[in-house]
Amino acid sequence: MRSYGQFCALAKALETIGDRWTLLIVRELMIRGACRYTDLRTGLPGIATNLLAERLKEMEAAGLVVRESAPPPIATDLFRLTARGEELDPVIAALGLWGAPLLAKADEKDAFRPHWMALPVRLYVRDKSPAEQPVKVEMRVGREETLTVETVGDGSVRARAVRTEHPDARLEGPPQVMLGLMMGKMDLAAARAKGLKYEGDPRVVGRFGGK
Amino acid sequence: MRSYGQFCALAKALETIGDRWTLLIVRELMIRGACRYTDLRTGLPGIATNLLAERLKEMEAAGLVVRESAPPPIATDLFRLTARGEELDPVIAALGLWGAPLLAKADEKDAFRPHWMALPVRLYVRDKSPAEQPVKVEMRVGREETLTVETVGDGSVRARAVRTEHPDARLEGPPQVMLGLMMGKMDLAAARAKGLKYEGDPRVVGRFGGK
DNA sequence: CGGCATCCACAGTGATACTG
DNA sequence: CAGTATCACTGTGGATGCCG
Repeated sequence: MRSYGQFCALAKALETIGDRWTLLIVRELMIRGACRYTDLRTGLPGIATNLLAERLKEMEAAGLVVRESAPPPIATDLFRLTARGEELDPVIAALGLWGAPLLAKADEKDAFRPHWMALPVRLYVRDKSPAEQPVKVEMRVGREETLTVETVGDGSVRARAVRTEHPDARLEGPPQVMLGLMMGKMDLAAARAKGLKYEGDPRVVGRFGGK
Repeated sequence: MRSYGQFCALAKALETIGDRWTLLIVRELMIRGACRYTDLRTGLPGIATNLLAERLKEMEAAGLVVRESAPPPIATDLFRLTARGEELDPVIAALGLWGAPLLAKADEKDAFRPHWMALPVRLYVRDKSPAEQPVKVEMRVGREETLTVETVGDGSVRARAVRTEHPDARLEGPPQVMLGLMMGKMDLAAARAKGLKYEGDPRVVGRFGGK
């Protein structure tokens, strides 16, 4: 983007990540980890393909993203955030918190991708017993996508759109119900009444709560 | 700005504040408080006047800014952040922290306004004795502009481009020297050697330190 | 199919001029 | 002082084409 020509950290940051779509691409890479071009496209409904290609080049030049050839089984390149790109996490968090109230007026026709739930999970769900053994919960949303929520040890949680080998619990159901359960706004019985399927020790989900 | 059409808090936030110049206008209003149109223009070198007018209307419509007729002595309208606008503070802070390293590669010709120093002061300066009586320090930068730094009581500080009646100390000198002194990277003698003028009890500035 | 490049219509931006 | 008007220019989104 065109420079603001100002000696100001905020202005410099905006020159780097203020372009349309750029932070949403960062969101995708944070939630999904290394991604193929096509994965990014499906996670970013509405983006024009030429713009995605252009942004990825700009972000690579800015040191936010690296492009790497994937290991043998995969025939294509992957895009991944650099450490500098990962450092945008607090920016995304602050914007997500500020933007949450705006969802109330969202358009009916807005697109939704289940893995986007990773954002509210990280922002609003807390691990109430960080000292205990770490646990992993698999949330199944839609038919294919799974979200793995894991305790980190400092009371916060990490949510990513990946599969897990042996989760300590498995949830399936409407996104709002799963989020309500994890935030402790709903107990297991209430969640089941609203369509939740639960596998695993009930105490696992009881470990989580709202912030 | 055109909608992303995504049911995602981050996308909604970016639709509201992602436009070029918008967050820089918020920066100005945070640092300077209520502003006249012309004050905004001088604080935003490079902005086209039609864009400033357009952004202010959009921001008013979005509930970030209110326009109010000023009290008697002033003949013109003032623009001020709403509570919702003030809530962007963590967003600005996160972006400022992330963008700080980019200043190293700044262009020689970049514009600078002394009051922009309020951002690094708030991000990097800490009050080491929050339990004691609050203090106010006036920093004089350039010939006209003054920055008032005050302790808030929770260990953080507040910096605004306003004058104070009876500051507990008064600094004047090159911005980097004043910042270095406040962050404790430099003692008073060293700062004086680099062009700092200091009035007031030396213990006042000793109360501050880096984060 | 994945990963773009090209083309076009249009919306956003910036410099300047002008006005109450 | 506080904008509005104009106009050239640039960025964006949609469609489509190309190539391994």
